[in-house]
Amino acid sequence: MTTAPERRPLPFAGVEEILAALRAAGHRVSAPASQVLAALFDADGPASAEHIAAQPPGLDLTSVYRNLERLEALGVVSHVHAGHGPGLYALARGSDREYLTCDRCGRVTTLEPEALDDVRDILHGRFGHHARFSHFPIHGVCSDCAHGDAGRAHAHPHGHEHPHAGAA
Amino acid sequence: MTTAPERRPLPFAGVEEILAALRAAGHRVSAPASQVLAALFDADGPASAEHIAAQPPGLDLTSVYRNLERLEALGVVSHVHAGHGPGLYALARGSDREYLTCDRCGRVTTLEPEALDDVRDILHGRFGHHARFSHFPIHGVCSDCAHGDAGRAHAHPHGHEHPHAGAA
DNA sequence: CAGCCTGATGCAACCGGGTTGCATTAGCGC
DNA sequence: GCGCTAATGCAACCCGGTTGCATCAGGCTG
Repeated sequence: MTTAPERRPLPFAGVEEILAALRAAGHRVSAPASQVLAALFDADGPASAEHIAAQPPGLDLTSVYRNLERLEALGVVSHVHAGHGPGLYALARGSDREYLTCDRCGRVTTLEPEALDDVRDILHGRFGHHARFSHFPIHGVCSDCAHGDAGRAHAHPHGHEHPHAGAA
Repeated sequence: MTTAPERRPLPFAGVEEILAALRAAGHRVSAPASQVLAALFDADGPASAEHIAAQPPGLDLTSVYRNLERLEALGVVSHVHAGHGPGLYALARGSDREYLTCDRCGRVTTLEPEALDDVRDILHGRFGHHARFSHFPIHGVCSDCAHGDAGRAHAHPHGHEHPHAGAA
C-alpha cells in the first residue's frame, strides 16, 4: 500500500456491507478484519495503523497493515501521508476526499473534492499538472495556529505532531 | 532537519561566499562540507543525501546529513519531501521555491513562489489555511505522463520513483 | 456436521531513511 | 606549532512499514 491508490472508492452503508464485499472478493472475514473495520468506523478522521491496532483486544500491527491493504484494494479504505509521521487511514465513502494538514498542530482537515476544483484547474492550465490532494495533502498552517497562539498551538507543542485522529 | 524549515533563504553568489558565511557562523570548513556544497551546485534539481554522498571520493552519509542540517540552519539549503522516497535537498537561493512532483515518473518541477500566489489566496480565503508547497510539494501527474504514455512514463516504470535530480 | 483446502494470523527478521553516541581527526585562532 | 573544540566516521539505534514462515481457523464440500 505504498503507492498511490487510484481505484475508485466504493459507496457503502455499514460494516455488514463491507464484510459481504470482502467475502464476494474471495476473502475471509476474521476477527482482526472486523476489528480494523470497527476502528475505522469509530474514528472521526484518518487514523494511523498503530492507533487502529491499539483498539481493545490488541491487534498485531502486521495484520492491521494487511487488512488495510486488502480494504484499500477493495476501494473501501484510503490512506493519506500527512507529514513525517505514519500514514493515516480512513474509510473511502463515495468520492476521494482531499486533505489540508497543519504542520504545527497536526490537524487533518478533510474536504470534499469539489472544494478544490478551481485549484486543480489553475494547476492544470498553468503547468499541465494533474494535481491530487488525496494521497499527499496540502500542508501549511491552519487558521487557529496562524493567529491564535502566534505560532505553536494547542495540541502538540513540539511541531512533532502525532496525529491519530483529526477533524472530519 | 525533520521539521519544517522556516528560516529565510539567503541570497548568495558562489561556494566561497557560503564558506565565508559558515566560518562567520562559527563553523569550520572541512572537506566533506565543501564536497556537499559542490554536489549541490552541480546538481540540477533537488538531490537526495545518498546521491550527494555518492559524489566521487565518497562521503559518509551521517556527515552529509549533518552538513545539510547546518546549511539548512544557515538558510543556504532547503529540503523537500517528494513522495515516499528520501528527502531531496537543494540550494535555497533567494526566496523559497515551491514544487510540483509527478507520482508516476518522479519528476520534480521547481517553481518561483509567485507562481502559486493565487492558489495560496484561494486556500486562505476559503479555509483560512496558509499553504506552503516548499517543504511538501503538490503531487499529481505531470503532463508528459498524463497523455504521453497514457500512464506510466519514461523514467521509472514501477511507480517506485527514485528521484535523485529533477528539472530546475 | 466433520474434513479439508487455503487464506489470514502473529511472530521475528528485515528494509529504507534518518538520528544518536562516541572515540578519533583535523580546523583554525592564538 | 599548540591546543581547544567542532566535525568526522563508524556502529548502534529508531521509526514506519514489509516479508518469510509456521500455525490457525474460515467456510465450502460431501
